[in-house]
Amino acid sequence: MSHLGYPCLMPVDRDHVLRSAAALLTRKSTATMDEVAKAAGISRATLHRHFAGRDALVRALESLGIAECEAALDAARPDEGPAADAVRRLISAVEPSAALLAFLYTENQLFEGEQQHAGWTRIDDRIAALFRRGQASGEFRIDLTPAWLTEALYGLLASGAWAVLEGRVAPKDFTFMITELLLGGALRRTNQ
Amino acid sequence: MSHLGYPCLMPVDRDHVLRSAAALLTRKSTATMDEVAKAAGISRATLHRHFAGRDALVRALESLGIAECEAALDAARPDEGPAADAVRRLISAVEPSAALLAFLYTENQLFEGEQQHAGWTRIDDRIAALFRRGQASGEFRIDLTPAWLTEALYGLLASGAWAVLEGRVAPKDFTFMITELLLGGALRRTNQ
DNA sequence: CGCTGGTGAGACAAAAATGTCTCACCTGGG
DNA sequence: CCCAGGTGAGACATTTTTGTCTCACCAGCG
Repeated sequence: MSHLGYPCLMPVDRDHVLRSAAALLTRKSTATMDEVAKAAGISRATLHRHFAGRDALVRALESLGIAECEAALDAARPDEGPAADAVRRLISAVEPSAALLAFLYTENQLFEGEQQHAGWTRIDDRIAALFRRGQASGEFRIDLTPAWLTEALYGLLASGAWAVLEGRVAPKDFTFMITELLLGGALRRTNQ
Repeated sequence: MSHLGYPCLMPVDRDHVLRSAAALLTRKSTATMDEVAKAAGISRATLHRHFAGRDALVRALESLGIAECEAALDAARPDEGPAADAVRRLISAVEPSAALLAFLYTENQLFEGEQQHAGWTRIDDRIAALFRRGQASGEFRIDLTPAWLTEALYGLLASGAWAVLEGRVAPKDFTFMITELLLGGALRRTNQ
């Protein structure tokens, strides 16, 4: 699918493998390396050439997730303009990574090694800071803590990713559904 | 912990085992039967006496989750009074099962056997019907589909359960946080 | 006091997953 | 045309997990 100047026979697209793995592991977290390989359309041997083992694969997924979250945060310019708009930009920017984040968010097993923990806390802090800014500016209600709003954002991203994967929500509605629910809630607004 | 007229040496509390398993499997879905047993404070032999294998354990978890969801729905009286109040009752009623539901919701691997699928669709339908009723009565906005609101409810329940388990949210705030975010959203209301 | 029913600990074989290796193959580049 | 680099398929040993069994133990109950 992506032969961009590589020398010989299509050298496995690392990014594609990781995304396939995330999509599979999200709905079947006990999947075998063999199943992961098949899902990515490569052989187990090749999968093993790129990732020494399941741990290495998961850590690679985590690194990718952290990198994409950071990139999305950068792209969303969380310190500019109304906080609500920044949240919308963030959700929109993170949409392509939703399946990956859904897997990482639901696999707290990673917190055992205390390894990449630092990467996540930094992201948590940046998102929480955005919500805190919105509270300070009077945009967001103050009876929901920034920590909870951050957590809820993760949860809704995961729900949205699964809903799309299983066809319960149209892909084009992904950002809208999450944004509107997180910011506006289910109740009908009687003004504005 | 619970010796309620049983004959001999404390016969394993099935419910406690299932809840321990759910709590463990939620954060480490690849946990071994041995780890599950240790988490429940019993030996692997005893665990195996009660659940023939990992599959049987997971299916028991699923059955319990379905039963508790149905019970919570019954207790919440989803057809009575304002839909928003019914949603609040539902979230409150389902709180004790949150960790279990978090596990089941994130383990879509179950949908392979197409087994208990019927149980979940029934619950999905009942919850979606509640949201639909709220839309029909004008309480809820109509640009968020009942299916998505149902999905979001699951996601927020899972987020809430994890946030409590990891100490990021106080247990007593569980229902409030989920209810308020789902219904009201993060934006500050300018009226009411 | 002895019996009963359920448990923990551990041994054990079977099954499954993993990690490693070899070899044939294929394709782009020199 | 041949070569280099990367892949798929499959064999294989190792490790992990599972399923099964035995045996000692322990508490209530007759």
